[in-house]
Amino acid sequence: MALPPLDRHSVVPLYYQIQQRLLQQIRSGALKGGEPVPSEQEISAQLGVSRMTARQALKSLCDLGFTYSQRGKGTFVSGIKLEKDFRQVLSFTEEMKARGSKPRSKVLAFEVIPAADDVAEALHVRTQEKVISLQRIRIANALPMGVEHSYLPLQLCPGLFEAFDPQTSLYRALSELYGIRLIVADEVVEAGLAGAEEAKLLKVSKGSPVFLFTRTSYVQSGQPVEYVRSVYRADRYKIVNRLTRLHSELLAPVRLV
Amino acid sequence: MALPPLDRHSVVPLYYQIQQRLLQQIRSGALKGGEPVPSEQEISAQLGVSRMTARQALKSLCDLGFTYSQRGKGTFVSGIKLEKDFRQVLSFTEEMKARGSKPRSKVLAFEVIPAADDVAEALHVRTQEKVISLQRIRIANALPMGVEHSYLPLQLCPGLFEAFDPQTSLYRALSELYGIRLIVADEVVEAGLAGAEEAKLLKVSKGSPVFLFTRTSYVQSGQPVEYVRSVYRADRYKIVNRLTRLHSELLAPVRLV
DNA sequence: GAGTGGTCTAGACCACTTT
DNA sequence: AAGTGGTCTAGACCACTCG
Repeated sequence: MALPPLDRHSVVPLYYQIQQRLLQQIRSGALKGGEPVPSEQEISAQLGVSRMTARQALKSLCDLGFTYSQRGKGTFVSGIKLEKDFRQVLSFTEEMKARGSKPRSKVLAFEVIPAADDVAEALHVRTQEKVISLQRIRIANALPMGVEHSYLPLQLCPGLFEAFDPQTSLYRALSELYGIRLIVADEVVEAGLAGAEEAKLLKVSKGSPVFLFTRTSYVQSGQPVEYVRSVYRADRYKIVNRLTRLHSELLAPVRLV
Repeated sequence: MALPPLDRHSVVPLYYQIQQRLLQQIRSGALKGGEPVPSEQEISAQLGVSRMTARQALKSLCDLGFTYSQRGKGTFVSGIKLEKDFRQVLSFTEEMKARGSKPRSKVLAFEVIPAADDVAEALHVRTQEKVISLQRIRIANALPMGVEHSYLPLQLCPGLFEAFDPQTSLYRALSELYGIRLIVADEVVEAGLAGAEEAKLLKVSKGSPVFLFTRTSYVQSGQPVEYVRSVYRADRYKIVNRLTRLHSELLAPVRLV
């Protein structure tokens, strides 16, 4: 398992170069599920890095879920597929492109309004504080998928109301104009039946099954940036989740077993 | 921010002792969202550990989402709540207990059968290979919540059919009898309407909104262990998710910004 | 310039698994 | 006994932020 030499003058960290090489071998199928990846000692010796650096590369692969380690035995490629389209914190635009669909939006309303109680609570602002309100029909491949109603604190993105074209990706605008990157979101999903108004907008018959989403998205610091309530057609939209067992308390280094 | 001394003779790693102390301060509110946690140098000096050990403690807190680091500035407590009941890889029993409900099951069928095509594909076994089939009505606080149909490869848990009381927690049995720990699951969620048979079992009227789950659970190595199809009442069951932005490719050490 | 986190080294001892 | 990952040390240089 000879690895190509490292670029020691690159700004790219050594551990990251190593991680990428291993990742490529996993993705290409050269390393298959269940097979061992090179040990820390092997990497250290073959690439001429310290063992801690080799370890950091392997650790990062484990953290990403590509491999798993067993003390005394080695580090092995996980058989779990990772390149799938699980739901992440993605804008509708990103999500649809990832699924190979052509996203479009029809703007129903775009305005600055005072926050109602539920919006204020979700966004951690005072009631009546000004928020941007954006209602859009979400369309994929010319078919209506859902109706979204987003709220953002005006304070966090002053000028957005003037600068943003509501036909385009909100997430992109937040990133490019303000450096705001949403990295975590909490959502509640309910299943229900389309009401008269929703049915009309979504072009389904009243009483059709729909998903109801209530989502709040946060930046790294925990500051909420976007609160969204949406209704999606259940016949055109499925939820694909990857669930993990949380370490929570169990993050203790596992002795025994 | 004086920290109590470490137990250097404990089997518990130093970095973990440090992490737990900091975690306690975060949980207790002594360290609030946005506030800096002690720097690597401070921890190193005050507790008499090497900087790498202090760093490992802080890194683990970041990995768990309790803090975030900014180069040149420090490490700060994340304002994102973490103790919530997001969906994880949990058994119905665990999930309901976490929500404060009293779980119960009514077994509809428990048998060993040959795998149909979809089951075989999900569990990575050959078609017609023997699998354990378990159908249960899931009940919380004496109210029917959903109907589950689980399949497990008989090969992975020989004797389970004889040893397991299907009224109890399947996950607990897998863990205790075979050391099998499910740590990741992929699921597809759909929204639909209850059919005649489901309506009867769930005690709702036909056409009521329901969730349809299709889930496959895996152990660390990627070996699938359980394939479940289930129907849940949408009026009694909500989905609470935490979504994250996946590092995927972007796991590159962030320069610039 | 002082303080911070990010990377890296060259060792060390340990617990564990396998042969 | 040999090999593995897990922990730990005592340094080092760097890029970055802030006053």
